[in-house]
Amino acid sequence: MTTRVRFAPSPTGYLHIGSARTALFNYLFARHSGGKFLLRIEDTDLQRSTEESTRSILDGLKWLELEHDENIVYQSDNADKHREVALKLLNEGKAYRDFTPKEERSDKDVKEAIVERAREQKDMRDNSFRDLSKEESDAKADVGEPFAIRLKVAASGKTNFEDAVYGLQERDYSEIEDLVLLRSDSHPLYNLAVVCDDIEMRITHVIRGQDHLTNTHKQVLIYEALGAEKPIFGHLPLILAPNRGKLSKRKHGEVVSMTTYRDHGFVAAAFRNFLVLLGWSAGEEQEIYSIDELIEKFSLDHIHKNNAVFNFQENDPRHWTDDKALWMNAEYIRTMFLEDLIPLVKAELKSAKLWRDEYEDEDKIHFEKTVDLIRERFFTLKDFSSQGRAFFSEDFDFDPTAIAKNLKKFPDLQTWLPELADRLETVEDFTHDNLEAVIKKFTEERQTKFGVIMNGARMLLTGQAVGASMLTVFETLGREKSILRLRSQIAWNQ
RNA sequence: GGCGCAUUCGUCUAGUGGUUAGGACACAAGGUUCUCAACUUUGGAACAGGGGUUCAAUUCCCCUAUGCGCUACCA
Repeated sequence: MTTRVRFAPSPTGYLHIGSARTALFNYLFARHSGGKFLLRIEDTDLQRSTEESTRSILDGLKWLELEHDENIVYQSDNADKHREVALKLLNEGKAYRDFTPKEERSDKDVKEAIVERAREQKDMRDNSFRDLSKEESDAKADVGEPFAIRLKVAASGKTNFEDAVYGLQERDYSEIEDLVLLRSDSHPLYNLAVVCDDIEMRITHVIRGQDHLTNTHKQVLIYEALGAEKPIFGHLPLILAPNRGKLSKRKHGEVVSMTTYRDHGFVAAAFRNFLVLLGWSAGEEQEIYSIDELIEKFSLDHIHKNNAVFNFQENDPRHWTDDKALWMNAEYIRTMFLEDLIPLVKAELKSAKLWRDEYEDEDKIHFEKTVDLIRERFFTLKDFSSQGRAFFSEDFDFDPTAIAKNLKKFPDLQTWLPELADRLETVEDFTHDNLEAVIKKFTEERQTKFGVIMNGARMLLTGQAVGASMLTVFETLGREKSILRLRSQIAWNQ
């Protein structure tokens, strides 16, 4: 039997970092075992589900390159089938009509009600409609009395299942109430819908967040009532905020959204690599993995039981997201195959309106050389259009503090640098080694330090205090631009 | 409240009945350098606490603490 797994987000927001990891683990598991990775949108909560959210989730998955197999299943499309199943269980006597009037409660009240009711320690089977005869029940229904359908959970015994991560799980029936399958407005509820869809989709392994671990018992009960074979469950530890609390949009903002990383210049492969290490490890010291390696090495038995903290500091721009994610991204940018990086840089330059078609035509070699030079110290793809702007445009800014430190602190540079430009005009081969000799000689003549000249030049050529080796920058920018910029007075006038 | 799950450096983690408890990120110091990165060297930094079992426990068991999850006619 081929492995079939699914990622089943509910479209009530963007793709959350924890969901993204769940999707990734499902994807890796499917690919590892040569199975199918399916996608199901659980849009049965009408109030909260939005199309925009679905789109955003799909975008996130696409960005992470977690391509799903087969058609997307929208859970709401299956509502009729879910209702049929509930009715079937009712007919078989495995479920019953509950005519208790529905209580309207706000979200906040619900939480309180749960605690309150729990305190009462009431008998889970204490429902007067549970043992109503079929005739009485039918009669009430025929008159049009509204009812919910509840599963009839046995009074004694226990459910159990072997979780692929957490091991044997057992739960006493007495702790599980007769769960509602169908609301009184005939809307199927989550536990029923999930089980029906998983059966219909022939899901073999349910890999999902640990927040579903205890509810799994309810689902097991449904599988049993239906006489269906249950899948293998594997629950994943949660990803927590730095205070070990829940990581949420409301409290933590965009740092938990997948689109944020895409929009901040993350390389999808790098973020994926970071994500896979949250809750899983191959049991070795390697940490950088290609997607093929991940597919090969991934397995459920190296998943942790302990929750992981997504470590970031809200008010510190330097650590706005997890340091390791930032490091991983930089690592990818400077070490990935240049041919893989180029399209990403192209997209970034395009969105910054810095892209020129020559870059993949007559200027291709030069462009690639430039990217290869500046990627060395970049952290995100955004850096190519910000810090790296001077390499792609004449319209770039000068860092004011760097002007003071590297330029105006040495007033002589205002004459020296244009003089250097004159000198560079005469260099035969505009290459690193030649330039070095010429500039060293120039430095000696002016009785100044090499660094003073170079950092002054760095200001005029790149607008920045930091960057690649200046000799290489000269060579990369070329004679024409170098000379032009050395003579420019723009920075001096600021 | 009940039930469940978990607990190794600040964070992600490796690991074993006997280890100097390993790595990565972050941090600090030195080297390198035209700057900044990268690179490199070094450093600080952890087995939640208490009981058992055992010749020996971070590793197995129990208790406590702490954290998290679930406990809805939400998903």
